[in-house]
Amino acid sequence: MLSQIAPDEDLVFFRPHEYLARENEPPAGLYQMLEGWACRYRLLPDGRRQITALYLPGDYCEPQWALGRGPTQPVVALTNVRAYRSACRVPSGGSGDAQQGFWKNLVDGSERQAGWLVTLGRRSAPERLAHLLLELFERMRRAGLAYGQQCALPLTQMDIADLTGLTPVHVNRTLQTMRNAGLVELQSRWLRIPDLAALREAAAMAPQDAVA
Amino acid sequence: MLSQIAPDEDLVFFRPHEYLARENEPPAGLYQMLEGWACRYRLLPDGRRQITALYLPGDYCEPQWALGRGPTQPVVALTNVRAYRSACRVPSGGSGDAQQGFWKNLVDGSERQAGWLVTLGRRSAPERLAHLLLELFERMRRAGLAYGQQCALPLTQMDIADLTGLTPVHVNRTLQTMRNAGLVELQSRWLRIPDLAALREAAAMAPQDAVA
DNA sequence: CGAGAATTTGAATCTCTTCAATCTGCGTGG
DNA sequence: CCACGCAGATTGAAGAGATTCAAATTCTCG
Repeated sequence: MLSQIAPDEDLVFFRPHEYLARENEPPAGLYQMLEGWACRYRLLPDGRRQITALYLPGDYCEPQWALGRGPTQPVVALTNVRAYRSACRVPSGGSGDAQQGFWKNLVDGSERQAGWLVTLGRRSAPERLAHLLLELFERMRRAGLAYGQQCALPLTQMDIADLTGLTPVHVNRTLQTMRNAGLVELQSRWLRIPDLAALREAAAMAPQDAVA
Repeated sequence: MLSQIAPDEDLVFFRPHEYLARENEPPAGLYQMLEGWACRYRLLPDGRRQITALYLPGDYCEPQWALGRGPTQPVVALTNVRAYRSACRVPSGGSGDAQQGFWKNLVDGSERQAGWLVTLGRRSAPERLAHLLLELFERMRRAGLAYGQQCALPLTQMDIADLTGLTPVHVNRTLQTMRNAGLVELQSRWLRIPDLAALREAAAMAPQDAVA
């Protein structure tokens, strides 16, 4: 039997519901998402779930693991995921681009999280959904995965509920209202935003809100 | 007239409502809070406010400014504040303790923020208040500013509302219920927690929830 | 085609908000 | 020393937004 040496970096795959990391276990590595979506979440004792981060293609998962602490919340794949795994430390050497991207990703994540505090604390259900869809579209666009005003959106309404702090039922009803108002088209994992400006208006964006 | 050279580091003071930093302006420096409380917040177009971070004695404000980007949300003093100002870069040299503390502070802030997403997204009003008070007590305790089960808590009910995503009126009523249940004593800027375990129970803590 | 997952619908209920008024503590000036 | 003013805290009543529970419908995929 050949003894395996775990390589310092490689390509890895996950299926939906597979864990990229579990809480309080040392992560297998730092992942850079190449394809697919994943999320980090926390469960309350009675089963309520809140998703606290979403990982889209291009994102690092999780930069802060490189800063000396392991995951405190589980990370699970939402779709099929293809990722590039590297050792759990700040990227060094190279052109410096990797390093740059690493820090940028870290700070971006923190800013995005701060933006979510505003959404969860102060926005109504329609505003939350508008804001979420805008953020996802913008992130997909930056990743080069948007086509015109459309992009993939492989979340169930239950996932959306756990992101926005609402119930699945209320997400469903609110989405219908927004559809009827012509604000969004969302069906079979595909999002189309007919009028960006209108949706931004509906999201109660602060002027300084960069969306993502 | 003597031309002044801004020193690389010094001691600074702020009065309540004074800004430590404004959005999109380069920060005057990196602050280490020595005394008093400050907060970061965002305003929605119609005036709704959400506080997104609280700075207590010992905290860095804001580590990520050293990572190359300025503040995207204003930071304002809630009380009289005494702080140590240093240049906006990652602490270098020295014993390495400063550096260690810097990274720890950065990661702590991010984890705490993730914890708040859960609170704002999934906890009820009493749970939010219980969780907030526990976090504040614990942070004050670690800063050496708790006395037995008590500590200072210089927030108005309106501040608490903007932290927890509730209305001041509802904060008031919920706090009364909790007082009557013997869960907390909170008056004239002073907090006492008669029974830590009971309050933790009321906060719907996840087992892995470190509180702060 | 069948089965499980995801979405949709309805009705009742509850939590939290809104608006308005009152009360309290406290520093200031007369 | 007390009246005034103001911010913060408290109370009440009515209403809106979101949840809950249960059932029905539609989708997706093997």
